[in-house]
Amino acid sequence: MKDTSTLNRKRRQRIGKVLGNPREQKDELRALQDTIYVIGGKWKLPIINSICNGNKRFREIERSIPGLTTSMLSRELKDMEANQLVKRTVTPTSPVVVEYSSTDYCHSFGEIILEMITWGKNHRKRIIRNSKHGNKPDY
Amino acid sequence: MKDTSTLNRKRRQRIGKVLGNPREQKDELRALQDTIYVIGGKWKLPIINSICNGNKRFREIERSIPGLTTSMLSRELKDMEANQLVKRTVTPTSPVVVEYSSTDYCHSFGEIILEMITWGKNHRKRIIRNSKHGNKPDY
DNA sequence: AATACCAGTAGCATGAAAGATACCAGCACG
DNA sequence: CGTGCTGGTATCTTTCATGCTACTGGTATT
Repeated sequence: MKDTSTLNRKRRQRIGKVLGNPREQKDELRALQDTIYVIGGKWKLPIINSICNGNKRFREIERSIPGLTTSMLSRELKDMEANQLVKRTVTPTSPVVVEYSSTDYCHSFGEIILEMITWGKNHRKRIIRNSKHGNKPDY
Repeated sequence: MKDTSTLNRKRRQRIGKVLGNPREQKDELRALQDTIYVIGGKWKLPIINSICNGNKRFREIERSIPGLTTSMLSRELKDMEANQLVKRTVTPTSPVVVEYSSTDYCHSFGEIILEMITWGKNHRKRIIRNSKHGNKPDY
């Protein structure tokens, strides 16, 4: 039995094909997945956030993110340097000073990070609110 | 030898401690990590995106995301339903119709997803631009 | 002279995430 | 009656991101 929603869906697909909308949607999906690939994982966004908060030195960044180990930070920084998300500057004083900074390119994540921080704060409130009243989540 | 940057850093830390800034920064880091935990992985954001693009049925969502398998989609949808990111509606027609929709709660990811799509598109252009001229990336 | 900081690297271990495969019941189409 | 759609589940395997331990060479502190 074909219900109306099925018909509508088929119609939508046909229209979409004509208008080339699927092409756009595919591009957008790919773009989204690219981004997830570049900043994915547990640490990259926290590291960017840390650097944007003014932490520049390796150990400084490391200490600012509990749970992050030296080797992970090392790997992530290399990766992000290769992707031009951070810049590594060595000042040849004695001893040498190594400083990391965010690139302009990286700044474009600023909005995303802020949104995610906001979301995370709300989520926590929500969880606490629900558990306080012994509520089961409303679904 | 204490160079000035070290002194400044120490000073900043001291000032931060007094102003309680570290507390805030810890909260923000935690919020960010919470969000990463909830929407992390390869598929959750693409699935949300798909649903927001009008895909409602299980197989419809599945087909809209190449590479996504039935079992992964099943797991992710359950997870996201538990986190109140999507709603599952069963209409008891014959045959039953199962439809997924995004919750208001989930809509708060709209901005994040759009930003990520934009970023991904730019990133791809950038990569192509660099490789076209045989350029080494400028770092 | 010993200790502690800096900025890391190398290599192995492991565990969670993802993928592959098989399977289910129910309905419909021809 | 066979085939193919729907909306999934169960389970095993694999892979990759992450984590752990140890180590380096140089500088500064005490």
